[in-house]
Amino acid sequence: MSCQAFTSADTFIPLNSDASATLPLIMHHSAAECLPVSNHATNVMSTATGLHYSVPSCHYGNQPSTYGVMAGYTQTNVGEALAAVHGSEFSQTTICRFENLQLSFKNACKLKAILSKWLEEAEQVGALYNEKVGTNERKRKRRTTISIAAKDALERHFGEQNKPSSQEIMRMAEELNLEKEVVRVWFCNRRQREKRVKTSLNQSLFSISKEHLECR
Amino acid sequence: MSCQAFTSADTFIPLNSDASATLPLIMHHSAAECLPVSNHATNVMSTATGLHYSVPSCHYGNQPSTYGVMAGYTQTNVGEALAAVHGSEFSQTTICRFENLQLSFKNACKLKAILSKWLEEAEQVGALYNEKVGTNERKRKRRTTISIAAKDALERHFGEQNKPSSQEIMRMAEELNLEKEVVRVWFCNRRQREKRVKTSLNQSLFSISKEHLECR
DNA sequence: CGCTCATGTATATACATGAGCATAG
DNA sequence: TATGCTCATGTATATACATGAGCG
Repeated sequence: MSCQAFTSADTFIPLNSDASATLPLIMHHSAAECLPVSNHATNVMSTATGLHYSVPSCHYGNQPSTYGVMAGYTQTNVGEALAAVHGSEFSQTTICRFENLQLSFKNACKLKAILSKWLEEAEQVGALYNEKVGTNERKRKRRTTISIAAKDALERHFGEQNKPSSQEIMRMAEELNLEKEVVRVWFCNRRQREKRVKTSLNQSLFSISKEHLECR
Repeated sequence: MSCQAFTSADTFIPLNSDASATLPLIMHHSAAECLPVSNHATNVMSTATGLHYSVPSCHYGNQPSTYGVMAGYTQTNVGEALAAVHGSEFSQTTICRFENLQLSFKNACKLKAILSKWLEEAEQVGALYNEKVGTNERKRKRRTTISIAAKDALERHFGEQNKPSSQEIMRMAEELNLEKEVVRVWFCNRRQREKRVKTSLNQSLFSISKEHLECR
């Protein structure tokens, strides 16, 4: 698990060949589930036993990234939390780039190190995080990432039938390995978009002049 | 300047046929320039004389919107400012949708009314805004929107020459009616992206498991 | 229970900035 | 010294998934 793993890339120079040069992408763990819940959950993370990173094959590329995220944290959360081990925060954008490997190798290694450190100090960080976000936060469903392939399939189905029955939804959900609810909502959103386009204002418009404000 | 202007759209029902049903998209005014500057600029907006709305022809559609915005305010700014006349804020996303007409007709009318009201009460709002944002804000360049056509052209040029000389940049800038600096930066960003892709990690990756965190 | 509609949060993309370095002048 | 590059990373905007109120 060193930089060797990257041999097929041809132009970068591995800088440090220790473990921290490996570039994990997805963190599957369930810190998420327990994090934003209660006060006495403060140090759940110290009873740690289940974090690992993994990377889907063929991760990087032009496809919009479809991959998981630090489960249960939003990219924004992570960026903010990193201040604890780094001194200042990172933007959502930076975390997004990290997850999708849209960074130079060197840069990714640097961020990876910071992230690892953060995860190692999970107890405190977890605590801090809880303090901030904790307590009475209602739980929002994790945002599902629908793969391109699944989207294509949904789109095809939509073409034939834009208002599928509950059964049909169920079938698709199974077929595509998605939650039924996710499929249902996808169709709702899709219809909403459709309507916008048809209803629309799609024509060339006009202009009105109204009042005048002058700033000097 | 009433809903009649929308006649070619076929499915919606104009709700109110007064002026507020017109759907302005771009606000050209220079409140922006003076807004975030100094304390004594507090009521510049009351010397108002130059606000108007205008809409580029063929605005709506699938093309990523390329059109101006409330000049000088960010969409986020506007959304927040709207609280003053509406009671609560709107998200950046909502303002974005409004500008790009990605809303139902009815919804757009509603928002338009709120926006108009806000603009009419510009004095106070301006003051409030200044109070919050004002004073020592460094001025950031307004984000340029590069049209699809211009992007295509740039992309073509990039194919032939990814590091154009100052002269070449100048020429393109004129040709495309963009600031030279914008073109220069476009090339910098484009090269940066190129590099990321070539350097990359583009390969299939691996996974490591690391520590374990258990949350229950 | 599921729809529509307004609108939100989370994520992704596009343009911008600044530090640090190189090189022509 | 002025100009422009690269690199890390930011802010602004756009897109995708989610929510909740109101209705049948």
